[in-house]
Amino acid sequence: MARHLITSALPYINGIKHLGNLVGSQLPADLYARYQRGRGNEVLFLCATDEHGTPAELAAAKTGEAVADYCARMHGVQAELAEGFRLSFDHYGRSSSARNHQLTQHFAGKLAEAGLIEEVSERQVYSNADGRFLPDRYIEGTCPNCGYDRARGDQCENCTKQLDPTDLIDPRSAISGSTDLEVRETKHLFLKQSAMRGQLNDWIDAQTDWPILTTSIAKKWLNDGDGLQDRGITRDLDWGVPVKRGDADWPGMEGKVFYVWFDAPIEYIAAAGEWADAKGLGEADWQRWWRTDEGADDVRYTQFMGKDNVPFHTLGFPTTIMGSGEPWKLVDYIKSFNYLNYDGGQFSTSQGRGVFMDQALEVLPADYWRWWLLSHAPESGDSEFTWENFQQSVNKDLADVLGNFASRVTKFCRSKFGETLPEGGAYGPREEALVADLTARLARYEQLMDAIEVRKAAAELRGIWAAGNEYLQSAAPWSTFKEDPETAAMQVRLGLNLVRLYAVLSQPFIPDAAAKMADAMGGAGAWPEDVAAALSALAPGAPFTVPENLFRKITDEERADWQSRFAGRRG
RNA sequence: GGGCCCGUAGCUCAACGGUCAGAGCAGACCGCUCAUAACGGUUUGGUUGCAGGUUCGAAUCCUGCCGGGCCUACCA
Repeated sequence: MARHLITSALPYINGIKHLGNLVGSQLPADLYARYQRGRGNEVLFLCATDEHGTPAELAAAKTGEAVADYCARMHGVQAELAEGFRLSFDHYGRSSSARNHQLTQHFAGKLAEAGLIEEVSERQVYSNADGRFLPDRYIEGTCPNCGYDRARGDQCENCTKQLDPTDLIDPRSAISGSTDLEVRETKHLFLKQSAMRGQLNDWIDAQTDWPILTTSIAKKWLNDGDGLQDRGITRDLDWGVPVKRGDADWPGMEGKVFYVWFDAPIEYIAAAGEWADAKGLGEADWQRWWRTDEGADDVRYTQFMGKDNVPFHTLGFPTTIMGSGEPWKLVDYIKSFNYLNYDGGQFSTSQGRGVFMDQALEVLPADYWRWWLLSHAPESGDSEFTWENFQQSVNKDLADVLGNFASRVTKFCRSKFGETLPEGGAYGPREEALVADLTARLARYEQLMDAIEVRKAAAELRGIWAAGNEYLQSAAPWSTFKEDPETAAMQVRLGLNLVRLYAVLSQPFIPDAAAKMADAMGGAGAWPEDVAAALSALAPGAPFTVPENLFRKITDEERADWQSRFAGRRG
């Protein structure tokens, strides 16, 4: 039995994520986790909220909560939405956990021992009124290049020129508007990624089957300009993991915390510890997933993320893992996604443009969203959500092709034979052909799911559903029944077994509908090893029920209504 | 400025050097009547962004141009 460690990029704690965020990491990760479990493999599927950093502090200040309280509350909100979308995490952790504090400090200590951490003094803008150092983007002023008066300290949004905060004319704090700013000297730790450049480069070069998106971004960072740059891993903030060298204090680093991009990936490991704690398991139980000296040798580790996260996962985190000199499990496959756009533009959190996770579930159940998002996952390029496309796909694929199939076959059987599988009849050439077709399709489906080709796998699954309709149409049990009820019984029995098979195969994409189909057929059973056997799993006499319609259709009125409701400014 | 990705039927996408460039949806026609007016079959539709080049052969490789998107290291 294979063992799969699967992680999704950590959603930032600040606010509710939109569908673009969902389809870029958590949803495909869940698809893969469900599939691997379905195949009978051992899976540990982890995710967590990423809770540190300036935006979290500011969001908490805005609501008047303490940062810790704000994060705890938002973690609850996000966990509930994850549940709503049926994301099957084995554990949904928090980067602010005690586990992560300890591990982050541990890694910093090991990296320091290995000579991979450097102390650097730098000059940063301090706001007296806010009582804090300001990240570049939180300083606003007039652009020296184009005169735009709301340029940010990192870049002018108007003329796109890259800036240094000290370039700005009349700089002010974007938080308070205060102009009482000064440049202060402050000391920070830098991770010497540059020292690992050769090793990282060899490692990336060896990954010939990774998505181009993943390797091209990694190579760009490795080779651009002067090559991979060292990066600061600490910040002058209150909220975060205090800078320590293992258990020991770090002289000169008092009052500073590690920066999110350093501590967030380490939470992938810490989340396994949190999982063990929550399950009442011991250290060995999570270490067998993460320590190659404790049994993780045979683990296959797959990460899912949007393209914006690729540099941290191909360079930063591997530097932490490799540089520690300890036998931690390194990622085997990085699946990255492009962005999902919304109706001709981008999803926008600030403008409330597009559909957010909470709103999506208010409008329709999870399966509708899961199916559309996964069958249109932005794998080869950015893709686009439109309500017309959503309505068409959902109505056709889910309601007509799959839902109606389950409906027609169960209702026909009930009316002609009652609510048990009828007896009699034997397979003919048509049934043999169906078995052969489904055998080939199943093999393709498995191959695509193994390769995490999400859209193609969805198309193949749809083909498997459609094969049921094709069979029924050509077998026509409603006609057969008139002269040859035994043959009709065989055809209907096969049809009902198809519903059961669909429950098993569809579960990774649409878990709720799959559960309904399984319930109606008295249970789903295991992943099919052999199609012919799977199609006779339900024997004559087995009871079944006619399920409620699996999917309803989206009307034109609803589509129009939602289209205007989500055009901007959420409310 | 630099880099990367993309541009294929009305729409969403496949094909990544080799039989007439495919599929789903939409459209048209036919069939079926078990079913959520659902299903099945047939079919219309493309000088593969443009212009050159390499090759026996190019959507696929190269060059240039046009158009769209992303990244560029202190947003995570």
